[in-house]
Amino acid sequence: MQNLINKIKNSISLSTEAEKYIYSIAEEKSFSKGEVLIRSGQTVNKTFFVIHGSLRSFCVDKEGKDHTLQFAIKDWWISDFIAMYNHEPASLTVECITDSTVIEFNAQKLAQIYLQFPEFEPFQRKTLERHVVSLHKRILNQLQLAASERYNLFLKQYPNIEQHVSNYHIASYLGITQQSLSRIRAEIAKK
Amino acid sequence: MQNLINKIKNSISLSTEAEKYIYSIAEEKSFSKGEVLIRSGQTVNKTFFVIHGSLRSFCVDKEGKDHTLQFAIKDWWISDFIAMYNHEPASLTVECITDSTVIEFNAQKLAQIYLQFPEFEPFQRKTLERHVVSLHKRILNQLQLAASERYNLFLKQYPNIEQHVSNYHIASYLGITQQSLSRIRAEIAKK
DNA sequence: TCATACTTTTGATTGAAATCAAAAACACAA
DNA sequence: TTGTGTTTTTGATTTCAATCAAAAGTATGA
Repeated sequence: MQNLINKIKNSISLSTEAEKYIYSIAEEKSFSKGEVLIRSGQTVNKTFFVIHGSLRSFCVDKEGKDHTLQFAIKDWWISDFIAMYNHEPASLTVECITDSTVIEFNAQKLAQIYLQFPEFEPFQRKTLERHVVSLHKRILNQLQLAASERYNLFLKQYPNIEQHVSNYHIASYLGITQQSLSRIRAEIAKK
Repeated sequence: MQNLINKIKNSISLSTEAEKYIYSIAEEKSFSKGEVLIRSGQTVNKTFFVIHGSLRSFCVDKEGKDHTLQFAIKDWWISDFIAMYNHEPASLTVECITDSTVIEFNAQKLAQIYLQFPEFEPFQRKTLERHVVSLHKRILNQLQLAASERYNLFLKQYPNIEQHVSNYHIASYLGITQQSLSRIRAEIAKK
């Protein structure tokens, strides 16, 4: 929890009242590997800040294959942002890849923070700007890089995640099959 | 210009002073087809709101092929947001696909608007939230849909753009070659 | 009108990744 | 330790899209 407060304080000055408000709407929770925090189809009124562990959000296509939109590790936010921002039912599932501890925020209460404590606006704006940047980069990488290059970049961006995340989760993030990823890894190991 | 003001007023209440400030930092400009508004490598201190016409942002890969990140038509914003938000040189090029009129904003002056007129924060936050949503959807579509399905969706999302935008621009947005897109179109026409 | 440049289509072939299938490796609990 | 389930690897084959190449179609200006 202190992690998040520090993160906010790095960006804006936080009044005691605002800090208290955050504590009042936040709830630290622990989940086991495989547990689902947001289920596709349900109303989304939660967003999570990761304390430790790893999670992912994914959708399931018409053939039943799943596609990972996002991984989240320490200090990242995760939710179904499509559903949350659009006020529609979840199209994604959010699940724990490993045992995890997160801070759960009620989305409605979090949205009210901007009315009560407008000093949060610049913090959230910067968070959203960074989010947009990372998504733009992801799209550009998907358009211009071969699967093996995308994998190498992934390893650089998430240097520790490989130990916890299985092959097919990474494959479903990169947009390839687990078999293809296995061959890419074999190719890299050969060198 | 009135378009943008109305758009803002739909979201927040705009004081006369704030409206004046917007006018003071905005500059309406017209460009011809093919003209470049932001050039890769240069510092990005501009962002554009489209009045009419169509533009795109794209990157050029190591083989010289280009990849379209975004199209922009009436009422859309376009820039190199990676460069703008990260304060780094442009990795993208922004060019006119057709003759266009845009409102040009100086990025630094636009950033100051939040200090002088904090009422803009919720407007910008909502704009960024919508941007995140559309990018998430784009990534999910890229992961789970076949090229032909992505093309059909593109036509729904940009119903009028086809008249102005060439085949290979659309292909470079969808992540396929112009030849493949041509075959997809032939396949659709057959039905 | 023709000439030129640009854009799209079509054809033949190649290549990368998907699919189908099975074996091997690994993890973990009884 | 063995057995079961999960995950990864490997092999054979298919499929979709890329590439190379050329033709056809379209637009524009001299």
